[in-house]
Amino acid sequence: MIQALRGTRDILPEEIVYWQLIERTAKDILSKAAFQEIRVPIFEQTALFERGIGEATDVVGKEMYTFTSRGGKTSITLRPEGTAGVARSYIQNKLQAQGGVQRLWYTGPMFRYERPQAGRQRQFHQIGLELIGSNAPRADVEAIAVATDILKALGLKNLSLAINSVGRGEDRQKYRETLLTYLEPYKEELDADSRDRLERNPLRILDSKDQRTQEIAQDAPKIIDSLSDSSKKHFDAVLQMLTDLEIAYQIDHCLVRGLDYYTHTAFEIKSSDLGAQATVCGGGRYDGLIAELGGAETPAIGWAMGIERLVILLQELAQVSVDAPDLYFVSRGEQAEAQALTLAQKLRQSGLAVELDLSGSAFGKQFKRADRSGAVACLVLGDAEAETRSVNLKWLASGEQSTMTQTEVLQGIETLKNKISALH
RNA sequence: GCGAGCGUGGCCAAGUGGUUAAGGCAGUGGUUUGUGGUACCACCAUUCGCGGGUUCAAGUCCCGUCGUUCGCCCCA
Repeated sequence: MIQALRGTRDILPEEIVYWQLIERTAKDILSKAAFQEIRVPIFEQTALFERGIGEATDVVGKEMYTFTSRGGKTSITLRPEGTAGVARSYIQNKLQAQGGVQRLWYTGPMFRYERPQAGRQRQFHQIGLELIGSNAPRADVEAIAVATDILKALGLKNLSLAINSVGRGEDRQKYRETLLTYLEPYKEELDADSRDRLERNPLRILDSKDQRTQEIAQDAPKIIDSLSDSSKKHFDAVLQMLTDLEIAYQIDHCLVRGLDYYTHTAFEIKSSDLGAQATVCGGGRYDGLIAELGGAETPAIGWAMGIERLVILLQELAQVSVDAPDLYFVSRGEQAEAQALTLAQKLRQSGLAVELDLSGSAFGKQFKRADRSGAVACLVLGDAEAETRSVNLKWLASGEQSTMTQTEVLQGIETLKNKISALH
C-alpha cells in the first residue's frame, strides 16, 4: 500500500473544522488591523533561503528540501518558512513604491526535513504576519498585539510571551566576544552540543537544555547589556508599550532565535500545554533582510504561528464538530430518487444544506443515517410521493411529519429556513 | 542525525510460547419488504505493520525494516 510520506499527514474532516476555525479567526483579526493577505510560491530559488535565513543555520544546512529543476540548471527549495519569500516578493514587486508601510499576512505549508514529533511535521503550516517599512517600536508592539489577539480570540490559555533583544549586527558581534570570554573557563563543563557551538553560534549555548550548561548560562553576561544606546532605547520603548497595552511578558535573556535575519526584538509565545514543541508563535524584527536580498534598506518585523500546534491546543479545550446538514433527504425508487435529486438541488440553490442519501437502501436504514447526520429534519420521497409530485417533511426530534407538494416546499422556503435555524 | 517506547479488523482494545485470536464502537443484513434515535439476532481478522530467524509449537522470543510516540537537536 502506498502511504503518505513520513512527516506528512492527511487532515480529515473531523480535524479540519479546527483548522477552519483558526484560519477564520486569524483572518478576521488580521483584517481588523488592516493586514492584507499575500500568496507567494511554495518553492523558490535555493539561494533565496541560503542568503535570507543564513547558510550556517540548521534550517538551511540540513533541513531543506532542495532539488534541481527539470531543466537541470536551477536549484530549487520547498520553502522552509515564509518570511524570505514575502521579502523577495516585496522587492520584486516594488511594494515600497506603494507607500510607507506594507501590512501583509500569509498562510500555507512549509517544509523542513526533521524528525517528526508531536507538533512537528515535515510539511507543516503557518500563519504569518510581516509588517514591512517601519522601524518604530510601535510596529513591534502592534505585531505582537495582533498575535496575542488571535490567540486570545481562539480561547487559548496558559500562554506566555518571552521577549529579548538581540540588537543589531554590531551589538551581537560585541556580545559574542563578551560571552566567549565568560564561557572560556567553563569550556570543559559544557555539554557536547554546546562545545560545538562555541565557534559556530555561541549565542545558542544560552538556550541549551543541559542542566550544567544552564547553570553556567544563568550567570552569563546578558545581551541587553551589550546593546548600543539606540538599540537599548528601542527595546525599552517596546517593553513600555507592551505594559501600556497590558500584554504580559517576561524578558528571556537566553532567547536567541535560530534564523540569521533577526535583529532587535525577538519573541516567542509558548504554551505550557504542549510537550517539547511548545512555541506556538515566534518572530522578531529583521531590519537587515530586505537589503541582504538586494532591496533597499527596509526595517521590518514579523512572526509566524504553527497551525498544527494551535490545533493540538484547541482540540484539548473545545469540541468543534463537523457541520450538520439542515435537511437529510431520504428517497427510494427510480422516479422518487430522480425527483429527490432535483428537489435537493433547488433547496440548495435556495440556501439550505441538504444531504442526499444515495444508498437506495431500506427506509429504515436511511432514517438511521438521517439521525446520525445531525440534520434537524428529513425529507422523504418514495413511490407514493413521486406519483403525486409531493414530499414528506419529517422533524426528527418530534417525529412530527406532513406531506406537501414539491412546489409548496419551495414556496414556503423562508419559513422552512427559519424553523430549521431555530432548531439547530 | 542520536536515544528510548510502541505497532492485534475502520476505531478502541484483551492476549505475557501451546492447538478455533476475547470484548466494545462503527459497518452490513434481519426481527420491522415506507419511517429513525431503544432492544434483540446474524455477519464482519485463514491472521496479529512487513521480512527473516529461534522452536515440536510465535501475536507472544531474537534480528532487520517500515511506521508511530516521547526526548535530544532544531523550530512554528
